Amino acid sequence: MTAAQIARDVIDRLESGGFAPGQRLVEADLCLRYAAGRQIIREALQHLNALGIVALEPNRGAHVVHVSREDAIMTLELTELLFGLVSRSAARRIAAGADASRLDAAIDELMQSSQSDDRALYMRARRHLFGALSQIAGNAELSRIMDQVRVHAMRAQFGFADFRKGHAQELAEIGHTVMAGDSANAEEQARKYVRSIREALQQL
Amino acid sequence: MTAAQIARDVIDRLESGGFAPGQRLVEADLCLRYAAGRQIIREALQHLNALGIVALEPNRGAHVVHVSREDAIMTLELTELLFGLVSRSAARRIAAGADASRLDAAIDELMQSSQSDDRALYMRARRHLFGALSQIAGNAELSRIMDQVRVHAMRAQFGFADFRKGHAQELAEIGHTVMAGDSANAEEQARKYVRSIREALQQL
DNA sequence: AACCCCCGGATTGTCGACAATCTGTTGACA
DNA sequence: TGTCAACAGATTGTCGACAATCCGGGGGTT
Repeated sequence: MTAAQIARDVIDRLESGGFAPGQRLVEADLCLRYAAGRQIIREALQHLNALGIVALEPNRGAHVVHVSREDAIMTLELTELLFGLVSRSAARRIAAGADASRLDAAIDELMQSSQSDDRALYMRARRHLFGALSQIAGNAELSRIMDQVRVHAMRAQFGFADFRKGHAQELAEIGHTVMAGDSANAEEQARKYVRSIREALQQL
Repeated sequence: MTAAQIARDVIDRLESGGFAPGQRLVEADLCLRYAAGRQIIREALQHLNALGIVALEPNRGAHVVHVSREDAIMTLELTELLFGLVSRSAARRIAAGADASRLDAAIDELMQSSQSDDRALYMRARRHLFGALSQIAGNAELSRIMDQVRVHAMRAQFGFADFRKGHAQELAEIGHTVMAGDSANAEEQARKYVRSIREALQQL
């Protein structure tokens, strides 16, 4: 197993509650769990540290960082901006003739997975949708940032009740607006989508 | 020397032209340059990879990624949004009573260093100013993202003629608006500042 | 000359061992 | 009983060595 795969798995476990905030991540334990050498584990931990998911104190080891509600709200504020920008850029690109097939496929995948009970499947479909949007938007830097922020946004939402069916529908609609090349509406819909999540979180 | 310090130094060299885009970064060479073990060097390279500054191909080593003009322009688009958000948030926080002393000090440092001929000094002062703004804005996630994007924004501007004196003045004014707690104007000034750089770049 | 196989040098990837550091506990002492 | 220092166990940090992989060149064949 490579360091990137391990980091990915840790993130998945965070999103599904397998690792708790504040939990210590001891290298030796992870070595056993993933049957990997310490080198690989350290690499993965440093990657997670760069993503801001894990804190790495010298000689003290790694632990999952805690996300306060204020953090969550501000992360969603940031997500609103970025998701809006990505959607607008992608729509503009498509209007200019960019290939939309990957986005189309991602929308299908999302709608199908939202019917299933497999949460991991849905999460992956979601990732693919955002990935397709980022890719179409055509800026590597923006994609990179979006990837990072999305993980934090997922953590910010963690614990919410079932946000699946309705949100899948809403996301699909955003995808369709992007495919239609309507950049202004795509941005507004994307921002509204994130905003509604943030406001729900604020009223808790 | 720690991995973080080495990564910092590599970034500085990029900003001052010491490392060229596309240049290979061979571990053994860096070991000699920084008198460090390979472990440390690899750590630094992975950190730079996470920042999107160097590409890391398996078994092929690391090289400095190339920044196309389109990339630079879209990075500055992103920077405009983020710098605006940071400035607005910081101003709001200060209006609500947050401590502004660090920002005040950073503005002084910037103005002083802009008189000097030491480019590295000016760059550090700039970093401190943005750091102070991020810190006052009060969201760790946003700070993290800003740190990353700022490095890319610097690279995007690289090669520009002397952008120091006028820009230092403009940055200081933004800082003062933030300290006055005027969030709307702070955001607009910050965005305008980045926008003017982007537009100058577009007309090349 | 064009093509392909194979090899040597250079470089990266991984492992095991040891040193450095931290944490909690024990026991002496006021 | 409360405090402090030393110790033991656990954990992280670093080094050196070796294995795996890639790249360019040499020689043979068609």
